[in-house]
Amino acid sequence: MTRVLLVEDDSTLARALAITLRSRGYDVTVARDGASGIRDASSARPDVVVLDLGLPDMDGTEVITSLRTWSQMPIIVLSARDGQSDKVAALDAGADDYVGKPFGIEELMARLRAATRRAAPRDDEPVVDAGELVIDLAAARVRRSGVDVRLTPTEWHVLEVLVRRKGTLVTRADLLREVWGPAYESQTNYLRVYLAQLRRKLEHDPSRPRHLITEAGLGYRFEI
Amino acid sequence: MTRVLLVEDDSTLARALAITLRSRGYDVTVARDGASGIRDASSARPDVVVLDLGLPDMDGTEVITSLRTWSQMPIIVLSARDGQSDKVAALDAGADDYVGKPFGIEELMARLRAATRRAAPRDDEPVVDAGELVIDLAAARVRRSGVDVRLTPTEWHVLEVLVRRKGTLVTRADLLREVWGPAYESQTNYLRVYLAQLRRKLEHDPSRPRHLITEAGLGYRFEI
DNA sequence: GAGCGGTGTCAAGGATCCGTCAACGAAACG
DNA sequence: CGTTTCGTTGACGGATCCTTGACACCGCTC
Repeated sequence: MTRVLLVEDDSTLARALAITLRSRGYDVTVARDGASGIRDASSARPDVVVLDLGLPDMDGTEVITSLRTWSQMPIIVLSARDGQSDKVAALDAGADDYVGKPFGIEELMARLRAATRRAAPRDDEPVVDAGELVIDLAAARVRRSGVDVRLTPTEWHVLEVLVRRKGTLVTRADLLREVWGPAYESQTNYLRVYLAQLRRKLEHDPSRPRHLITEAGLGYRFEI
Repeated sequence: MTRVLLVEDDSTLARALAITLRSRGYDVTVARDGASGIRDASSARPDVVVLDLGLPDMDGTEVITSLRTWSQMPIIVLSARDGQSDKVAALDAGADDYVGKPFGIEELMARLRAATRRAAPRDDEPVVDAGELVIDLAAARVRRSGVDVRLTPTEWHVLEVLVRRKGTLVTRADLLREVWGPAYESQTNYLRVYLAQLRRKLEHDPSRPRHLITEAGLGYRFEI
C-alpha cells in the first residue's frame, strides 16, 4: 500500500484530503506543521509527501530543503500563492510538482499517481550506520559508540554532504561549493581544517581514518 | 548538455521556446507534429520531451502512450485545454507534468529542471565491468578482484578518459589535451609513464595488458 | 645483424598537497 | 559586558605526486 504523508495545517482541508486518499487505498499520515512533517517523514517513511506551503511554523521551502538533505522521496506542493517565483523557488528547492489552490481533487490524484509511478527504489536511509558511527541525517545527530558527539554547524554541514554521497568521491570543489558557496571553491585550506576536526571527533584513530578518507588530489570520501 | 525535444505545431511559440531554451544552455530539437515527434524521440534520444497536446495529426495522449511503450524519458505536457479530465488523461497516460497555457516561462524552466533532476541518476551506466576490473566513474573508484585500488589524480584522469570511450581508440593528442591541457599535446612521454603505472596497478600481467591496449603509432584503447 | 623509431621501465629530484597546530577576531550567549 | 564557542588564517613539517631523464626492449627496415 502506498503511504502518503500529508503536511497541512488547515484541519478541514486535511480531513477532506485524508478521507479521499484513504478511499482510494492510500495509507495516510497527517502532520499539522513543518517540524512534525519533517519528523514524520523520517519515521513513517512515506512513499510520497503532499506539502502545503503555507504552514504556521516555518517556510515551506525550508521543509523541502530539509527533506532533500537525506531523501529523494517525491514531494507534491500545494499552495494558495500562485506567483511564478513561489513555484520556481519550491521546485528548485527539490519539489517534484506544484499544484495551485484551488485544485481539482482528480488532478491531484493524477499527479500523485504520476509521482509514485516514476519513483524508483533507491537507498533513502535517514540514518546511516557505519559501525561505531551512527549518523542521523534527518535529526542532525551523530553518535559514536552510543554517545552523542557535538558538532559545530559547519562541521555538520561538511559531514552531511559527505554522508549523503557515502561511498562516492566528493571533489574539493563540490564540497566547498555546497558548504561555503561558489565563491570559495578554491579555499582548500578550509577543508583541511574541518576534516581534521571531524576526524578528531569521529575517528577512533584520527591519524588513520577509516571513514573520512582522503583521495589525494581529488577530494574526500565517506566510507562505511 | 541536456537535450530537449520540443513537440509544438505553433511555429511562433515553438521558435520563442527554442530560443529561450537554447539561451539557458539546452540542446533543442523541434518537431512539428506527433508523428515526427515520436520519430525524433527515438533518433535524437532527448533527455526530456516538452509536448503540446494540441497537435494537428494525432491526439497528444497517443503520443505519450506511444513514447511510453519503449522509454521512461520525462514528458512535460503543455496544453491550452485546462479541463480536469485532460490533465488526468495525460498524466495517467504517462506524462510527468502538465502545464496549462498560458504559462510563465520561468515556471516551465523550473519544471524542466525538476524533471531532468529526477531522471539524472539513472540515465546512463556509470559502472564499467571488465571482468576482474570494476570501474565506477561516478564514485571515482576502481576495484580489482574486489579490493580497492588507489590511483593518483592524474592516473585516474587518464583512466577516466579511456574508460569513457571504452572500445574505441583515443589518440595520444586527445588524451594529452584532456588530461594535461592543449599545451601538452606532444608530451607523449607522459603517456608512457602513466600507462605503465596504470597497467602495474590494474593489469594481471602488466607486460601483457588485456585492458589498456596500445595502438602503436596512434594512441591507446580501453578494452573490456 | 646493425640501426632506428617507438614504447616500456625505473629512479630521483622538486613541486605540490595534506595534516596539524596555534592565534586572532567575530559572533553567540548568558 | 564578560565568557565561550566558532570560523578563518597563516605557517610548517611531512607525505605524496608530477616531472624528467636515462636506459632497456621490441619490431621493423635496410
